[in-house]
Amino acid sequence: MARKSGSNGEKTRIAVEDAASRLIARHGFAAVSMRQIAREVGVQAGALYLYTPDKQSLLYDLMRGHMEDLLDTWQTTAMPQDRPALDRLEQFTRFHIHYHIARAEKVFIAYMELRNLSPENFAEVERLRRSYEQVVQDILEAGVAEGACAPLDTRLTSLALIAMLTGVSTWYRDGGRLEPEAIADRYVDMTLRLVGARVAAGSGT
Amino acid sequence: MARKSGSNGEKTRIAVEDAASRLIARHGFAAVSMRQIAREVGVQAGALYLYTPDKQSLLYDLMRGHMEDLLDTWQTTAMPQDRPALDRLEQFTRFHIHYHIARAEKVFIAYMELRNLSPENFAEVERLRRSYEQVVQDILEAGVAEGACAPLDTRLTSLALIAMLTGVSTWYRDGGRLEPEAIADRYVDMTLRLVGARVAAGSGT
DNA sequence: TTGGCAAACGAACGCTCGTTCAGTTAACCT
DNA sequence: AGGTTAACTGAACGAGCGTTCGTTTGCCAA
Repeated sequence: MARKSGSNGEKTRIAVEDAASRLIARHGFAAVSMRQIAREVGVQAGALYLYTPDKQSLLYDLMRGHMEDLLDTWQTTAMPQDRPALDRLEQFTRFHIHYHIARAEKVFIAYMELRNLSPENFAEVERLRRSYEQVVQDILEAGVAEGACAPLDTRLTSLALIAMLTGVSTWYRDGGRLEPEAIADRYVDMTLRLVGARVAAGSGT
Repeated sequence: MARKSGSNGEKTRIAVEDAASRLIARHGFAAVSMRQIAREVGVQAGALYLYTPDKQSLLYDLMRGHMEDLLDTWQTTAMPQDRPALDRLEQFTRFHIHYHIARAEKVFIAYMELRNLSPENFAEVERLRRSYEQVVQDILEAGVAEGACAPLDTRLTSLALIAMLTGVSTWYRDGGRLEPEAIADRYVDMTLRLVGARVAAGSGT
């Protein structure tokens, strides 16, 4: 056997990315072998090298792709910057929660596997991560300037906020107690309170 | 060479634990080999098996030890349960931040390496983790009952709170912009606002 | 001074790892 | 129909893996 019947490069490329994503999310990058990924795709290990120059690039492409997706999606979704900061913050919160629930695997990898990137690759992913953090910080600075929220250490608060929101990906499971929409509602309440916004909300137990 | 001059079992045991902790925190459990750990200790790989039955146990002992330490330290520190919930919450926040700053390595491992535990070992560590989460949930339930904070989804809020607080271990570095005490102050403010406590605080930029 | 034990060596075991490559087959193009 | 290329195999490479074990050395008690 050599080439498979009905084989198609693009299909395999996607299958490789999916398998890698799934396995790395489950077991961790270092614990997953190229042979495991190949088996999941239904192919020999050597064939993977038609789609990636090496294992490291597989991880890097996954993480960079995720971060770029995240930033792009936000930038085409976000309301104009002249809108009230608290509205923007609420929109960001809903966006972040929904995005992180929908792509839990990639998000998980992006947070767990930074250590396994080569220094150059780490630098680039880190750059993207910082610009995502900057999105939140900008909103918070606007909020403080408007007097819509408490006087904040905007850098620290943005980090705390993102950590809080991203935490959802560590415990969310499909079919759990709460639907994504209900989860987002509760996180919006917490977010607005966290930044000291005047709001009468509260989703009881 | 065989036995080293001045060698002592207890010293080596601690050196092994330290080296493992440092290397695993930096590179991840699966990416660290027994030979690397041995080199760091200044010993041959085989000698490690005088101190651990296998690599998996090395990780498990590290994580279980950390979680037990964390729970024990809290339980001997915590104020009585009949004190006001918001006071208890503030104390918990300060405790958590300081503990996580002081033992960043172990904390990091405890969050990152759950996947690399065998199923039985995972179950035990998970049990300890849940009982730590329960500490927060109990405080929040008391707070709601007292009317000291907003009506909360106490389970979700406790998870969000812990995620927010634990996030400090991903960015804190010695000699950074803020001293641990200042960081704790700011997290206390955020925590109290997050749960909807009536408080006039706010540490500005 | 010698026997026994604790601590560590160093070589080896069988595997698996990431990666390469010559060969083979299916699909596509003319 | 025939030639080219894209897709993949299967075997091999050297290196490193976790772990075991017989041996060696330092230390202490008798």
